Amino acid sequence: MGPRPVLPPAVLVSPLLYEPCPLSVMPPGEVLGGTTYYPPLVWDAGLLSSLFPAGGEAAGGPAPGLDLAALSSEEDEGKSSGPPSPASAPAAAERFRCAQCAKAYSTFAGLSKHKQLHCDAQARKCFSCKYCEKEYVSLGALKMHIRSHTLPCVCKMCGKAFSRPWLLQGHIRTHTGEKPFSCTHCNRAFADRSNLRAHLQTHSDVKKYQCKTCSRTFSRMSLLHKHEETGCSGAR
DNA sequence: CTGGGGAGGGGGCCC
DNA sequence: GGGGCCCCCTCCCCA
Repeated sequence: MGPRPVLPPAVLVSPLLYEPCPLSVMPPGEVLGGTTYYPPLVWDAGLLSSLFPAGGEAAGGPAPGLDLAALSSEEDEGKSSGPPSPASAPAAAERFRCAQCAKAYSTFAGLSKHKQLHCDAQARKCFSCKYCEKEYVSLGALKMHIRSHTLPCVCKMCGKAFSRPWLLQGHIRTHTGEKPFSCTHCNRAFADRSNLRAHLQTHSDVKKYQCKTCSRTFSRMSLLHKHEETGCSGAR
């Protein structure tokens, strides 16, 4: 990004001076084409093999060579504190086994719910962006991300484009000079809530970000990082 | 060099 | 599912 344009601080403009965000901000054809999101593109052999490295057991069978005893003790959720006895673990209860963590269920529904809640986080990350390498667990998240490429919200004053309406709203304030967020300590006002929050740190004796070496605190993570990068002397 | 303000981006949550 | 909002973070610039 180039240098930001320097604008007069208190120019009052109508809210109608910027382009309202179109309801449908997704480019219909090219970007959201059927080949963009649909599983056939995403669920390729590479992904499947990465998700189910042992291969072939996705339908429920135990992975060959998998140490089930070692794995099952890990994600027990406290339901079996002791070693399983043959009587308490009938073969029927292990008919459906999670390919990710090897936890066994007596019904397919039980396995499905488990996978949905715990073990398919990676598997559900299956919506790929056409413009970059990012992947998302839901179409909604992907659509939101694609906005950062298409930038559908355009400022009518300067033509700058933003991914989301509220980002544009914040930008409009740089034209209007509106600063709705006030500091209760010094009455200084800010256009952005995050910047007010950062400012509030300056009123605090103990800042939020602390150096582990010298225990000095900083109002911002970036300041702490700078402090650490330039070499903490270890003394306050 | 440090601290702070301004501006903007991305993910997640809630309605 | 989509939009609004919040939170966290980063980068740039300046005193």
